[in-house]
Amino acid sequence: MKKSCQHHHDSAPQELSTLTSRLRRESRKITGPRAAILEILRHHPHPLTNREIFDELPKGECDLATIYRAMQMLEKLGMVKRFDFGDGAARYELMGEGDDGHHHHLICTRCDTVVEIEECFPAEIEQRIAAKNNFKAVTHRLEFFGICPACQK
Amino acid sequence: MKKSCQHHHDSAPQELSTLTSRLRRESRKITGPRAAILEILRHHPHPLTNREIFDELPKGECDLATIYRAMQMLEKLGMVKRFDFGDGAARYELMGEGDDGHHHHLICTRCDTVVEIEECFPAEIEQRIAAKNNFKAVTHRLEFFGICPACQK
DNA sequence: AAATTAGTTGCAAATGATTTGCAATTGAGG
DNA sequence: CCTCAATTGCAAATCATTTGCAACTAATTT
Ligand SMILES: [Mn+2]
Ligand SMILES: [Mn+2]
Ligand SMILES: [Zn+2]
Ligand SMILES: [Zn+2]
Repeated sequence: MKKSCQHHHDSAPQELSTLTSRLRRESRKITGPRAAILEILRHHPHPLTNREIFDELPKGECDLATIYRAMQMLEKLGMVKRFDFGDGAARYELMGEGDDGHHHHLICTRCDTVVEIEECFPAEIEQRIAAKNNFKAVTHRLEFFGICPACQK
Repeated sequence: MKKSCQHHHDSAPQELSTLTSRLRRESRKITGPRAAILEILRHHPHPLTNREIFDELPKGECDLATIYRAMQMLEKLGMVKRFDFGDGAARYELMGEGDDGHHHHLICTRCDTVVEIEECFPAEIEQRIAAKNNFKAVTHRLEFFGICPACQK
């Protein structure tokens, strides 16, 4: 049987020590900027752009380029998941160790409110699509858009 | 009963005259660049980036900025649908008159081959997501990624 | 057919996100 | 405390996309 989805946002944030030890394990240094970035990610339940992370940081704490490099590295190590909401900016969300981070969002097109979504595209249909076209290792990128309760008034 | 999906790629391309009359109807001029762009779109079954359109055009036929402006206009008029494959570039596909153009793609992550997909995210699940979160006018953006037959070898 | 004019275009410069070169700095093991 | 590979800040480079503007032209009006 398949283990049910375990999205990080359902549980308490990972310890910072858990994250840093993962970095050390990969012979990455624990630097001020990195610790600060991880702290911000730890406390945010939704994907953040590099600029949003930058703006959360005390000014002068870290260069924007450093954030870009850090997020690239964290993504490569599988510690963050990259999302794309269709505006020009990449967004990142921390993901748990075993978790592959695959999940989706519901975004308000008026105010940009983000809701984490449990549902996923049905695996049977995806398998049918893969088989029909002889594709292997098929996955998907999926986000929902609509008007949130507050913006309906 | 619901009318089955009628994606333009299932049928013959629209006549150029159909497209130009639509432009005229909206008091837009039929210019050389626009006719050339529409011709290219008409003959391509998959979404194209502005640069791809530009490269298809005989050199000097039209400025890249003109293509950007044309695609923006065509999107506003509902004549093309914009897609996002997650790389930094917008892609456009011609859509039929009544059609809202909503559909999805399966993209090879090795060679960028694109397959048009008939399947869509199940409406019942989407409605449940909308209701659960009190969102209105919920829609989605969905693309599949995998390894195409040719790239599996 | 010439005049009129709103809509278009090319070109260059501006934006915005992201990347990169490089010299100076520093974390972590020994 | 030493050593050195990893990291950082800063500035410049890339890339996609947008925009200001003066010159141009399709389509409508004389
Ligand atoms: Mn999320
Ligand atoms: Mn398509
Ligand atoms: Zn999914
Ligand atoms: Zn769909």
